[in-house]
Amino acid sequence: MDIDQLATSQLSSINQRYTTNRRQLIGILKEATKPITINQILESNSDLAQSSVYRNLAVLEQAGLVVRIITNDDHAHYELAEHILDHHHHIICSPCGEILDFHLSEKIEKALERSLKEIADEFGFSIDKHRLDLLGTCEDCTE
Amino acid sequence: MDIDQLATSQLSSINQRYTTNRRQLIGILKEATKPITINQILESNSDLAQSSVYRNLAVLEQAGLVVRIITNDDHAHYELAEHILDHHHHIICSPCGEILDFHLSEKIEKALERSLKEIADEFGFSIDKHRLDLLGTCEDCTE
DNA sequence: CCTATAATAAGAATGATTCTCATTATTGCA
DNA sequence: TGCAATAATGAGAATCATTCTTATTATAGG
Repeated sequence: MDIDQLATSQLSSINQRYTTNRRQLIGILKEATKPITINQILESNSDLAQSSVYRNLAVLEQAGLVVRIITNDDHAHYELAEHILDHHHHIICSPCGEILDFHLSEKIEKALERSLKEIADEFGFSIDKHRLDLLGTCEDCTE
Repeated sequence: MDIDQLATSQLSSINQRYTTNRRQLIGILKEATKPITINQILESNSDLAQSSVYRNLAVLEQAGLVVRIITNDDHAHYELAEHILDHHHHIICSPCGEILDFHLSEKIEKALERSLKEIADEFGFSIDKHRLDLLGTCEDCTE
């Protein structure tokens, strides 16, 4: 399914429109091959007002189109939701804050999911999702 | 090894002292059976000055005695480092922000670590640690 | 082509965290 | 033990990402 159709449909299900601003945000996130910050979004398109970017990313997140990623870095990062990209995890460089996506082998991923399901049951939690981060230092920051 | 000895030694390795304030923080974190916020720390001991708590938790974190946990919640949570507790992960209730610890079976944990090691190598990252969070809703928040 | 409603954007407000600096405590040495 | 020299403390100010407010602009549907 086309991403714009998806966006229109998921937004309308929470009574929101797929406006030009929102379309631009989706476009920028699609271009980026990794999670990016609000500042990076503003730098890449000077038409967008900061307050609108914050508001619209929040709307897109509510619509389930975008995911906000929080790390120890000061700035939140955003990327497209997993049903648009695919299920993956993040490798984070602590010194520079950069975030990249990685995939676990299907075998490990499945085994992990089974374990997590059991654990959630033990705790009486209903699970929304899991996230796995690898924290370290990238090559550029090592030198 | 006794936790106070550990604290003294790890603090001194970064030229910091194990003061009364810091000892109290370690004590509070030891009492808590789960990660807690700065506000919870302040409520549990009104002697402590907010600015000192922030500063000292940062020092304890630098010394590797304490870990700061960031989620989508507004408030950071703190707990003792893994070499004091043990390696574990977090199950987070998105509505109320509560965080609890859980353990993966040794088998899955080892398999996961092997995978992550390979992935880090592919990306040219030197890995510090990994973290795995389970996000959902606790029983209390479901009703 | 109106009218009601939603979205936008500029800037103000919020609030967790960090910083400043004067005061207090501690350490190592004479 | 007493005295610097240095470190830690705490009160409040400053910072800064994010959220809120509100007047203006755009859009959808009759």
